[in-house]
Amino acid sequence: MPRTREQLEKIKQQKRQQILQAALELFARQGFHATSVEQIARHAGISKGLIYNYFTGKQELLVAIIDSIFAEMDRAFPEVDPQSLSPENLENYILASMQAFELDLQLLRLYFMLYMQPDVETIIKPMVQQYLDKILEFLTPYYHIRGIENPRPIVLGLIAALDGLSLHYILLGYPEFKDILKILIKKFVYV
Amino acid sequence: MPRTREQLEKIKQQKRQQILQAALELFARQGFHATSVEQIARHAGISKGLIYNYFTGKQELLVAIIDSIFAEMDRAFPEVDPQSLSPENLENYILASMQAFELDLQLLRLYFMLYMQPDVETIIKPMVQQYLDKILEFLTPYYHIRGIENPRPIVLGLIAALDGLSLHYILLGYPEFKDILKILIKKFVYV
Amino acid sequence: MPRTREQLEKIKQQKRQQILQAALELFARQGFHATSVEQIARHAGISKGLIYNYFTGKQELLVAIIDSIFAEMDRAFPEVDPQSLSPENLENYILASMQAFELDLQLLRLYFMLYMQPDVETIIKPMVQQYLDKILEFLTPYYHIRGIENPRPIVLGLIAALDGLSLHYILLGYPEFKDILKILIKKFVYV
Amino acid sequence: MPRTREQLEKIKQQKRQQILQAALELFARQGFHATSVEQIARHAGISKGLIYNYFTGKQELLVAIIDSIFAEMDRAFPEVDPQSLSPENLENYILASMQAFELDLQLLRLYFMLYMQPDVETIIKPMVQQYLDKILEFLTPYYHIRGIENPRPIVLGLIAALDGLSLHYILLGYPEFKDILKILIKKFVYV
DNA sequence: CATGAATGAGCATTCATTCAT
DNA sequence: GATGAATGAATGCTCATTCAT
Repeated sequence: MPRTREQLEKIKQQKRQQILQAALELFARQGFHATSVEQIARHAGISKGLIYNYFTGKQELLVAIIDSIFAEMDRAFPEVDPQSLSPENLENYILASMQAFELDLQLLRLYFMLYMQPDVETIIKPMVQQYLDKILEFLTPYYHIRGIENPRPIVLGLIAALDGLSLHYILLGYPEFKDILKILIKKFVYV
Repeated sequence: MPRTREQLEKIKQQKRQQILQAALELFARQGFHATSVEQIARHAGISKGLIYNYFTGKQELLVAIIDSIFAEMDRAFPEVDPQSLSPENLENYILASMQAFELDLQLLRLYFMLYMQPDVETIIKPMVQQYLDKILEFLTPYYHIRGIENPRPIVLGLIAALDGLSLHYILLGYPEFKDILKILIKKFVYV
Repeated sequence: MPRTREQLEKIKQQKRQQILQAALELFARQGFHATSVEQIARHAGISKGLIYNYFTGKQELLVAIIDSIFAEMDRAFPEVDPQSLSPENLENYILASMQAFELDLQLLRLYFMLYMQPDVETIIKPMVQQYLDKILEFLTPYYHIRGIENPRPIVLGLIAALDGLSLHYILLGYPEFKDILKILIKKFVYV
Repeated sequence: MPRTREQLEKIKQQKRQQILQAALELFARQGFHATSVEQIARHAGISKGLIYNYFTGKQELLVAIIDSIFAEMDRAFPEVDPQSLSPENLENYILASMQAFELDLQLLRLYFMLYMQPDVETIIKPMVQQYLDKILEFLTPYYHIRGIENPRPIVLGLIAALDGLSLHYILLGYPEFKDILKILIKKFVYV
């Protein structure tokens, strides 16, 4: 007697996640090219061939991970009305999103790794651009209301600083992370 | 007439540079793994085998490039006495070093690429750390003199912001680069 | 109410035919190696695993098809007494058997395909030989009666010509099929 | 000191032939799909990788063989003026070309094999068509001069008969080959 | 009976590296 | 020094077959 549709669907989703998690870990630790499908399978505790029941190939595995990274980023986005964003709101949002990454270091690491991988550029570039636009749209009113005529470079500067901080954090893991973050917030939020 | 020892040495150095330049360009454009030794040889206008007369392998080629990146960075370092560094000096230094990268986009691109490549981490991490320390040592007095007790996070924040800006510039190539840089300078230099 | 043994047997036979038909179509269209069991299952509207309830494997599927091809050939054989075979009888038999193939192009195609497949040679060779012998036995009297002492090469020549015609028809699909057939009949039947 | 261009060219041509010969033998014996690149390499006495220095892949190996088959066929073509073709000329040409194949059974075998391989059809079909046209153009005058108004189906019938004969010869290897050929010649040449 | 998730051997292809010339 | 033919290990991927449900 074959399994019911729901049982199958559940198994499929679980296994999909299992594979994605294994791939994420290895990609983050060793890089995309240096990770073989065989390794991913072993790390996920399944056979090589099974991966191809769930993904069309190694490439798609990567795309699925990138998707989940941006889905994660979207989830972290605040649900406040941009017009009524207070400095405290903004500070909290920044702290929260940076902390989210601090918890999910692997994801962050992979994010930056993919950032620089030329083959992935065409996939990731538009997604980054889109996310950037979203943040710009959200933060522009904040500075506008506070009398700044052209807030665009300020917002971009803030995001650049936060990204740079994350980057250093991943590579060097320095302990002053929080202090630096506070300074960036003081300089960019409380204008 | 056989060439003198110096001539031979010079020719050897030139060929070395020729290979390194070819490798740099391809690594920056396609990534390390996606670039084959064959391609490097063709791009350098020599045979595949000859590369192994100058370097022990593809890996060493990469290490040599990393070395040259940091040598380049060191060359860009200002020769001013840190104690007497004026805001204008600092601004100029920042502008100059960022401009240097703007000119050598490839190098910058590769720098960040390597930053994230796990296989290279052990090589590049101490070099980055060392360079960071050098900048810290150089800039700490600047803020100290201006009455800031703990300048470390500020300096680290500045470097992070500049690195983040570069990163975005490479990936997204946005036109506001100069404006953002000005804002960062205003916020971090003229305290 | 449980089905009777016969009903069950009938269903089983139907499913068998369903699988064979699907395999035949795909083998003829794509070749044996280029057709996957998965494809056959999908094309037959059943699951992959079920095929193994009816056949021991892909190979046996092929053998079963070959069997059915020759069974088909036998069915097409005329039921006339060889001794009293008239030229008109022979002409009609040739026309009928060629037309049968014209209708079942797939079968013919597969037949020739298998003809040339080295892995199947040992299976198909004796069957072809046996069929050839049957035709020889049937046609030899025809020529004998008409005063030809050694009819064997004539019969073999006729069969060769008909097989060659079929082969060209499959590959090139030329429109003169009927005309050529008429000429062959004129040359070989009305001696 | 590197080898001269001529030395290299000679080595290359020899090795190319060596690989092609090995591939031809195995394809003819086992079929295209059932032959692995590894096997070809072993059979040619070289490493697997080297094959890819000479051919872009297994597919191209096949195409190169098909090309050589048709080159061979072209070489066998008589250099007589079609208008002055005598029955003896034609008989000799037929005998010669069939004998050529008798000597190169492998080639013939592969030819028919490819004939039926659906994946190769698009490659081989136009080549067969072209060769057929060439023969048609050559033989049409022969029958025309002898008072036959529409020689096309006769020529096609002859070629079909010869192809069919070859086909049977390969598969069954019967000893009456020569006798059958004589009968075909009697029926088609001496009209 | 029937399903489809799971396996693992097998395959074409790539590529860093070696070495005879 | 310089060349490029040659090697062989590694890799992504396919697919016939098995088996728990």
